[in-house]
Order: sequence, then C-alpha cells, then structure tokens
Amino acid sequence: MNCCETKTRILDVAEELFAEQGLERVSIRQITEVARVNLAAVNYHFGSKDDLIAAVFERRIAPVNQARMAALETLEATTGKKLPKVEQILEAIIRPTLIGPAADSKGQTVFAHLMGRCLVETTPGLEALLKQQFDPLINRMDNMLMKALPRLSRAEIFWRRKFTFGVLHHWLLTKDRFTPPKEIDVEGQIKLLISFVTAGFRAA
Amino acid sequence: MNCCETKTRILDVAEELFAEQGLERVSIRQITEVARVNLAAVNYHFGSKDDLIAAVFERRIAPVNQARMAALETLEATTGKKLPKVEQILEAIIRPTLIGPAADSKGQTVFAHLMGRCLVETTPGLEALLKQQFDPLINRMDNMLMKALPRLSRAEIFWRRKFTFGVLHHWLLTKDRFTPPKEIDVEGQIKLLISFVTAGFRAA
DNA sequence: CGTTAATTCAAACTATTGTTTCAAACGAAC
DNA sequence: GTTCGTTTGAAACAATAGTTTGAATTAACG
Repeated sequence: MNCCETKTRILDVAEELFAEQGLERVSIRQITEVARVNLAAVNYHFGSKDDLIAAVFERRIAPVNQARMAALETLEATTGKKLPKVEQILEAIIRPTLIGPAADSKGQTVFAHLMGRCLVETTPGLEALLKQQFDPLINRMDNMLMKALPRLSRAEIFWRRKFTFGVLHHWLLTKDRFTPPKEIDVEGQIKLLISFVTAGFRAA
Repeated sequence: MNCCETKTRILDVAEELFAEQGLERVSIRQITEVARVNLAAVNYHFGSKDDLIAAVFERRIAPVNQARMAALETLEATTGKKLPKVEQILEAIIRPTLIGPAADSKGQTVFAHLMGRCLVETTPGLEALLKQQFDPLINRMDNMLMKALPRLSRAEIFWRRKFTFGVLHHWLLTKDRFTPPKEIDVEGQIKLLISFVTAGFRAA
C-alpha cells in the first residue's frame, strides 16, 4: 500500500500550513498542491477537511500528553511516599512540550502554533479530540497538586492550573514574535517559566 | 447623516459574530443580514473586510488600553517618590480589562474572545493596529516594573511580563469554557490572578 | 423647490471553497 | 496474465466568498 506515503505527506504539509496560516485560511487545494498529491486525496484518505484537522492535531498532541502522563507517573514512583514538590509536577507538564516528538526547533514551533490555534479556531471534531486528550491528564495533575498544596481548595487548584496552561500556551504561541531585548535560549526560558508558575502556585 | 447608525450597527453585529465564531468564519453577508443593512454597506463604509476587522478591534482595545495607561499614571502620581508595588502595577493592567467600556458581562465576554482571537487569527491591518495600541503601554509597564524590581534584568522583566499577559489572555479566552468545580465570582478570579502573577514576578 | 452630495439597494462579477464523480492506473493474489 | 480491491487522476459540482456596479433613494443646503 502506497497510501501511507500520501497520507503522511498530506499530514506533514497540512500541519505546517495550518500552523503558519491558520485552520481556515489553508485550503485543501493549497495542501494538495504543496504535497504534490491529487486534490481528492484529502477527502479520500481522511473523509473531510475537519477530519484532517483532527488527525493533524492528534498526531502532535497525543505523544506530548503521553510524555506528560509518563513524567507524572515516574515522578510519583520516584518520590515514593514523600509528596512530590510543586515545581516537579509543573516541570513534568511543561518540559515534554519541547522534547520527545517535538525535539527539533521546527517541530517545536509547529506544535506551539497548533496548540495556540486549537484554543481559538475550534471545530466540532477538534473539540472532542482535545477533551479526550486532556481530561485524564489534568485530572491526575490536579490530584497531585492538591496533595502537594493541601492548604489550597480544589477551586484554587483549578484556577492556578488554568493560569499555568495560560502561561505555557501563550509562551508557545508568541515566543517567536515580539522579540526580547536580550536573547535567552529556550532552556533558560523554560526555567524562568517554571519558576514563575511555581511561585504563582505557592502564593498566599 | 444616517450613516452613523449603519456603521455602528455593523460594528456591533460584527464584533459579536467575530467573537463567537471567528474572524474568517463570519462572512460579510452574515454580518449585513443580522444587522439588517445592505450587503454593500461594509465595503462602502469600511473599505474591506480587513478594515472592518481592524475597526472592530480598535473600538474595543483602545479604551481598555487608555484606561490601563491612565491607571499607571495615577499610580505613579499617588505613590510620589516612593516606588509603586508590583501588585499595584499589575492590577493597573489587569483590572481595566473588565471595567470601563466592558462593564457589562456581555461586553466582557466579547472583549475577551476578541483579544484571544487577535493573537491567533491575525491579519495585516490587525497586526499593525495591535502594535500601535500595545507598544507604548508595555514600554511604560516594563519601565515601572524594572523600578519596582531592580534586581531583575530587562530580559527577565520582558519574559515575566509576557507570562503575565499569557495568564490574562488565556483566562479571558477560556474562563467560560472548562467550568470550575466550585463557582468563584469574577472579582475573586481577578484577585487570584493578580496574586498568582505577582508571586511569579517576585520569584527568585 | 431644486440641486447636490451621501447613502442604500438589488444584482452581478470573479474567484475560491469543500466535495463528488467516474474513469484510469496501480499493486498484489491467484 | 487476469482479476479484484485500492489508490490516483482530471474534471465538474454546488455553494459561498469578497467586491464592484449603477440606478434608486434619501438627506442636506441654498
């Protein structure tokens, strides 16, 4: 079956175009032209444009969230009976954003822009995918954070975790625009980010 | 001139539709139908759809940023020679988001969604407008923050300020989705938000 | 009232959208 | 080599997009 090559080439081109131009601005014709496949290939292999969008997002988000979940598990395993620290939990969530499948800087940028877009340019199929991909993760994350910060109520944990994803996603989305006065490498930015949100969680 | 009524009705309808459906999904036909004006009215009064988009954003963003700038000025005036505190600076930026022209809850939601969208669904005219509207504000903000936190470098201020807008915009964009376990009113959410980012700025 | 400019209107224009169709080409199994 | 299911191909479909046009209407002013 030669289909796989066509499928992956469509996915590759689509995710790049979606990331840099937006979900709606990119037409199926544009995708198939760049990918050098036939116009009908998208509808043949994926069903519809909306299904293609969901497929593009799933291929990127699933491995990152799996890595996040794995990091939370190893954290729980290594700390044993002791409670994990807040910054360890947050690092387990934040760091997989830029390692693993998004190792190269291009993959980072692509994932970053896609994450940003899916919060705004939502489609029905995409909304369902996001819920399925994020619900188990944030449940586990909230439970661990409640143990680490027992004085905070569930609602307070909820909002601070939401703030945290806000920082992370906005950073992903705009780290290439609005250039900083002095260059700080990505690792330095991550350290700043983790210390920022950790302090936020520990705030009175 | 009866034109003003047509213009404002187009702006009102457009901003509502843009906020809830996205900039590209909303067609001129849809706007003019809901506004009960002629199809050609948009191109006649605004020039193009892109110009209409910029006009919609300017009408909302300009007063909020003016209120933010005014709040920073009164803060500098009242503190006199003493340095303003971090939380005061951040409150001056955050609180105008939901008072003033966006007093009613509907206006809040509209502004929130628009701010979120303009970070992702950018158009040429919109990008220029944002730069013009935000550059003076964040310059002044950064200068005040550097005085309040002299041990932080300019680059560190830059990133933490970026994190702060990330929290704010993500909160605006998703505060209605992903409902919390327990209801906290908007004022409480703002207090949480300010304490979160203040702690982030004070982090080691 | 009459004139002039501004605004509204219905209609058409050009371009592009996602999708479908059906024949042609391909690849593996027998 | 023939057959069968899969994949590709060129073309057309129906719908909608933003924009333009020119006549009709309205408002303002002398």
